[in-house]
This record gives sequence, structure tokens and C-alpha cells, in this order.
Amino acid sequence: MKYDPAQKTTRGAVRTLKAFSETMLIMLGEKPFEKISVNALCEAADYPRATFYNYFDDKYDLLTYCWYRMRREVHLDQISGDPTDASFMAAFDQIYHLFDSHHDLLIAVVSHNPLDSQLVNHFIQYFTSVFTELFTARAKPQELKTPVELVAKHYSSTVLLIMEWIFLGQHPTTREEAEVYVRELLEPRFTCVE
Amino acid sequence: MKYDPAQKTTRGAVRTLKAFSETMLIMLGEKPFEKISVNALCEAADYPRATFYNYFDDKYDLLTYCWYRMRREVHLDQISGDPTDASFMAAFDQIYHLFDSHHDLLIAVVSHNPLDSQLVNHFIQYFTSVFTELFTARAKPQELKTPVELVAKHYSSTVLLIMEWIFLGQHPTTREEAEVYVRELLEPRFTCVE
DNA sequence: TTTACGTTTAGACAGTTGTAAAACATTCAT
DNA sequence: ATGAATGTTTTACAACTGTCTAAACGTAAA
Repeated sequence: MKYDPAQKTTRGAVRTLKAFSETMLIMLGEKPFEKISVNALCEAADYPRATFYNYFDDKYDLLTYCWYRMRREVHLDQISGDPTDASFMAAFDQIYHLFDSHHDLLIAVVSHNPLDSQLVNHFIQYFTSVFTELFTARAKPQELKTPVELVAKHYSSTVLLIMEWIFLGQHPTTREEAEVYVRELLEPRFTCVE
Repeated sequence: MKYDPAQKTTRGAVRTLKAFSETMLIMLGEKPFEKISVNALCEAADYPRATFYNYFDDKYDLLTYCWYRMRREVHLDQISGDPTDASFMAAFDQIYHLFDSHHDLLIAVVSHNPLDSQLVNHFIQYFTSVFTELFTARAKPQELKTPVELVAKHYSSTVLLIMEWIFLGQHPTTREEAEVYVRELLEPRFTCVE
């Protein structure tokens, strides 16, 4: 992101950032992302174009900030403690809750932006990278030949795949069912025992 | 794709499509995708802009055609026979070979387009969807609770993840090692036996 | 050769993008 | 309050995008 939220961020800046990101989310529920011009966005947010470019490199940069705000609502960081299976499922549950709490927004957005659109892609990729970091931080000491980073990416992309299936692909699924999916996909042993 | 390659495609059309896609691949080895304008592309390919829009909706549509041509070089379709593990690994090997045979091109492209760029994303997504179809077609009758489509997506995204790691992430890996990775990620049982 | 057809091209259009310089506000310590 | 520093807005600009129309072109049948 062009604008680093870890910086000081004056009160005015916060207001501006918030205005742009909320306007973007509203417009995403109304039309496809490609049809949203920076012009129209500034019009709707009632800020001059130059201000937009003050804070963001481009449309995509604003998107990143939108996802950043969404992600921030849930405190995922606290999980990275011990690497037991229980803690993994705890992380998974928090992720499920994060998406579930934005259910309506996601439905609205997907109705104008297909699953293979740039927008959905950008969304998935953002959260994949967030979770990859998370999983890398709490990686088990490995008995595998596969590199740790690759395993972490595999975990996070699988979790995101399930979230995409449930919340963007419109396949209503309870948290318990979702937990079964993630176990089946990431630990086939689970199914042998049952 | 705007231009359906299953159509009649006259000799002239083939030449034009080829010229545009080859020019694009060359330019991707020289600069980031965002910096390649349709103008410059037509300049380099020596075709008028109107001709470009005759064949493609936009830059991204041309990209899709580039990946289509690449994909077409290898005959992946013949695999979808019986759903044994051996046939899965056969498919995996063909995919490995496909990427390996374009090793130099991929290196050049990645040197100007980071792994999280729109370009690489588009590339990964194209092949993921191709492989998802492939794996859906040859899916095992399931004993899992997880929906077949989701499992197929999981297979293909995992395979692509490994390909990305090896060929785009610059982690030289032999085919044999790659096979170990895919077994470890998709069938943890494998590591228990060893 | 002429006619007719579809495709390719040139040129122009309104709208968008990202940047840069200068004018304008705010904040805050002195 | 004054002035310096910082951030915001205005305005202007060159380049690009996607679409459209009409003219030019090639080719194949009459």
C-alpha cells in the first residue's frame, strides 16, 4: 500500500481513507470493478481526484486498503502460539467467522463480479498472503521433504479455497461442515480413521 | 476469449493471432505487463490498433490466448482415462514437462513481473482452471464429505502452487522431487509409510 | 472483367489515467 | 499572532483506451 497505516495518520487522513474505502465497497455492490473509474469514485466520495492519488497508487491500491480494514477487524495475530492441531482449527474458525461476518457484503460484491474476475482474485490473493504469513509463523518443525514455505502456502490457499467455495461460490455451509472439509483436504488420515 | 480458436480461422487470421501473441511474450520478457500499452504492442507487432481490437477485447484477452497456445502444445486431454494414482502422476508429469519446456520464457517474464503481479496471477488462474476441468473429468468416486468440485480445485491449485514454486519462484527442482512434494501435500499417508 | 462480400485499416471521438506545478489551508512551535 | 512545515486541492497535461464510421483491400463467383 502507498499509504502505510502503521504511520502516524492524522485524524483527517483517517477520515479520508475511510471515506474512499467505504465508497468503494458500496460501489462494488452496485457494479463490476472494471466499470468503477477513479473519477466516479471521487465523485461519489466527494473528494477531488488528486486527493485520491495522494493516498493510493491506483484502484487496486485502494482495494488492498479495503481488505486491510476488513482483516483488521479480527485479531488473527494472537493465534501464532503453539503449533498443535487445536490451534490450527482455532485459526480456521476465526477465519470462518471473519468471512461470515461480512456475508452480505460478499454476496453483493459477487453478484456484480464473477468468481474469476480481477476483483475476486485480488481479494483471494490478499487473504492468502495474510494467512501464509500466519501459518509460516506457526509452522510445525517438519518431517517432510517439502519446504516449509510451500507447505504454509498450501495450507492458506486451501483454507481460502474453502472460504471462496462457501462464501463467494454461494454454497451455504456450517462451520462444522467447513471443518470437516479442511480436515479431509489437508489430512486424509482423518478420513481413514473415521 | 473473443476469438474462438475452434472456429474456422483462415490462414490470415492464424498469422495475425500468432504475431500478436508472440510479440506479447517477447515484450513480457522486456518490461512489466502494466507498462505494455496496446499502442506499443501494435507498434511492435506492426499491425494497426483496429486489428488488435478485431481479435481481442483487451490486453488480458490476448494474454488468455497466449496461455491457450502454450497449453495446446502438450496433449493433456488423453489422460482422463482411469482414475488410478498412476494416471494422476502421469498427468502431473506432463504438467511438469509443459512448464519445464518453457523454462527460459518463464524466467524472463518473472524478472519483470513479480509473483504477486496481475500477470502471474492471470497465468496461474488460467492453468488452474484448465487443470480443474481435467481433474473433475477424472475424479474418483468419492468416500469424502467434501464436494467433488472442491476436491478437484484443491488438486489443481496445489499442483499449480508447486509449479509456481519451482518455475516462477526460482527453486530448481527435479521432476522426482516435485513428485514427492505433490504426494506429501495431497496424500500425507505417503510420508507415514516412508 | 466486373460484381459482391467480408475483412482490414485509418482516422476521429469521448472518456480515463497518472503526474506535476502551483495555489491554497491547517497545524503548531515560537 | 507569525511564520514554517505540512498536507490538500486546483488545474493542466500527455498518453492511453475502447468504440465507431467510412474508406480501402482482397478474393472468389458470375
